[in-house]
Amino acid sequence: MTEHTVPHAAPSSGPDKKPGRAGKSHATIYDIAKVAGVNPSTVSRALSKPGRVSAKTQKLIEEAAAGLDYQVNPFARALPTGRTNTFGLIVADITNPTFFDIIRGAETTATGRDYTLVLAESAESPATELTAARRLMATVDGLILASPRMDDDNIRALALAKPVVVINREVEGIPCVVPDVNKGIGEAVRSMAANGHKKVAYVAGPPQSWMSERRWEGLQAACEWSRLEAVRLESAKPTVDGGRQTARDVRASGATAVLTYNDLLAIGLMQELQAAGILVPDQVSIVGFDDIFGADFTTPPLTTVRSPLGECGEAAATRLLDLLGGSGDPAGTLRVETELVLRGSSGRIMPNGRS
Amino acid sequence: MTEHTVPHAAPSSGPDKKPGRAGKSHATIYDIAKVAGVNPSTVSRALSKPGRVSAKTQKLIEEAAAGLDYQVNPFARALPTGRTNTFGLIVADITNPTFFDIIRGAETTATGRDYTLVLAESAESPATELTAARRLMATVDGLILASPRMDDDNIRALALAKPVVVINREVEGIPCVVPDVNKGIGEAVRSMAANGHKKVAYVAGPPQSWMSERRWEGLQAACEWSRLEAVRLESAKPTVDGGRQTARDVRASGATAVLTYNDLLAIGLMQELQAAGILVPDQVSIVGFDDIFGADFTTPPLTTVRSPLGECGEAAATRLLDLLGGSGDPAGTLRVETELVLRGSSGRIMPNGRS
DNA sequence: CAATTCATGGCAACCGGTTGACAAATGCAT
DNA sequence: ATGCATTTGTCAACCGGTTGCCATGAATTG
Repeated sequence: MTEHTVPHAAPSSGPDKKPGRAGKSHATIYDIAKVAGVNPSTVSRALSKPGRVSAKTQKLIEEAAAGLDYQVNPFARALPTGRTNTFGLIVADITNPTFFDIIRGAETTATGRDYTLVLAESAESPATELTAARRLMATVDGLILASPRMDDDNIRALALAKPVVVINREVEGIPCVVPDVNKGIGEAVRSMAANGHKKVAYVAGPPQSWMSERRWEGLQAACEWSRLEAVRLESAKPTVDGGRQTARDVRASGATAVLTYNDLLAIGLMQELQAAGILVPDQVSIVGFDDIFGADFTTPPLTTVRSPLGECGEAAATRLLDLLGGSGDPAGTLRVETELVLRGSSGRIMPNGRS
Repeated sequence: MTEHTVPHAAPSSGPDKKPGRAGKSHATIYDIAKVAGVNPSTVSRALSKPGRVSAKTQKLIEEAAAGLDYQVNPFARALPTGRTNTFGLIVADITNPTFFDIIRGAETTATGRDYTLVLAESAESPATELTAARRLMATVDGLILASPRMDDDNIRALALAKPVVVINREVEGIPCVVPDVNKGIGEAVRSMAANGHKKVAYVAGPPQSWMSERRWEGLQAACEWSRLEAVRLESAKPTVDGGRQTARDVRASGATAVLTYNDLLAIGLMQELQAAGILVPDQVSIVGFDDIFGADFTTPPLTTVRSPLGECGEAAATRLLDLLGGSGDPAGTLRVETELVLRGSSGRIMPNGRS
């Protein structure tokens, strides 16, 4: 066998223009096979099935591969196997900072385990979400749905094709990662009780939000335990604006402490109350939910029940990857702890205004 | 319909039916061909090359495809063609809210044009960034780099393989999308001058940030025009914490107005100054940069030079997709306008404190 | 009516790895 | 040296579309 150099290995020369496609002509396992003097299939085995070939051949092939700067073609690999080393993440709303941390957690875990993350958004619409999910399904090994808006049945249908992990919602038969709101809400309510509050309002989130209901239930339970009265108010949208609009209802309710479905609502509510001359926390205590980015930018900084969202993203990705690797529960819910983050927007009630 | 559990992750050695079958057996063009009574290649043409087959056959095939709920296999398509209908976006730091609008803009544009977005992060490291870029290159049609930290040369090298668009930096020979800071900074400085300020401090960003230098230059130019004095201060990190740490230098500088490299620095600086009893904006005016999410949560809400980041993401994606489609400039910079968003953190100077 | 386009569909060779089946080579005990 | 089990490498058939080339028949033209 002659020591023949590969015609392509001349990076120093001028514009290596090949007729036809864009100038990428990567080495293939066939090139390696030729250099190493073995069959392409042996190369394939050496590179993917450790132990299937002798140590000697293994080394030979690895050197040839390194010399040619070989990289597998992911599509060629995906075609027969169906595996892509990629998973999808669908979030309800990219604009919503709640998902920032989830995305970050998932992305970090993905790259750490040599996976690639593909991102899609549902714009809060069940239909768009389903479309996006279907589209992604074709190209990924698995899917994470963060706060999905589609039916349980649709989720289960998707899960028949490939592993699916759900964040922020519990779906029977599907692996889920859900913040356990009870601890955090319990701490919040005890703190309210200790500060002399008697009546707590809950500003709810979107009606289709599973989480919003859990939070309301958690508040009711905690209030019963602490012998406080709980009232429920609705919001139009779970945004800063939506929060502003609830200010009237909050005042009308007579509650002196408010727990909101999320931080955005809390921030909007606080802004509107302050604009109306109401002191926070002297006259009304406000507690948000999630501890999103920016929750401590406000004056006073927002007290909030922290959901470890980054951790949720990480945990969901880890679970998915375990599932793909063959280990891990095919169902069941993983609960992560929530905790109260005490800042300035909650405190002792001062009925007469400033102390 | 029976309640049948799906043997999801059971890769052990069960009664495996078909090898490689990932759980769902999708229809292929061969199935369609059989149903429609034509050759697979005709199906392929009917589905991708409009006009290549007769209207009659076209219809026949489309009906068969619809009946079988056919979806192309992206890998099978990508293998011979190299096209994936996917592009990559690499951001310097997923934690940084600056990038969220960019991500959102790119994602929206992508799905709107039937592309899929894959996301990666460089963690502010040039090396990680390069690795991520190389990895992505194999699976995408093109790449968007938002605030890249790697060399110009590396960027150009990547661009040889596939189209690359850069956001927030100008690289010779590469298509770029860059906010034009001059208009926004000009407005900010004129406003400062009108409010009686004489000396303006610039709190710079990371040394390797191309943008930070542009902003400093813009400030110098505007100050010269308005006959104000400009001084430059450094920051350790472009974060809220970094902003807090610059407070001492700001006070020592004697400047009454401050422009910061980004909003996070501005927010940190404001928090620290207020904690020291300094009134904003009565004693010091603060102007941030970017108008990130949460910039209006502060008290007073932050005045800032808005970079239309979502627009940048959109524009970059649009440019990339045009490039992939064959149209569009292969190089040249697209400038998007910045503007001053006047909120409460800047205003007339009151040397004696409160009016 | 013959000659020449032109539109249409079929054939088959790819793209680059993976993998079951099998043969050759090796090891080991007899 | 023979027989048998075990490695190790090869062959060839995929995976599912794409596309250059060719044959066919219809349409156009002289």
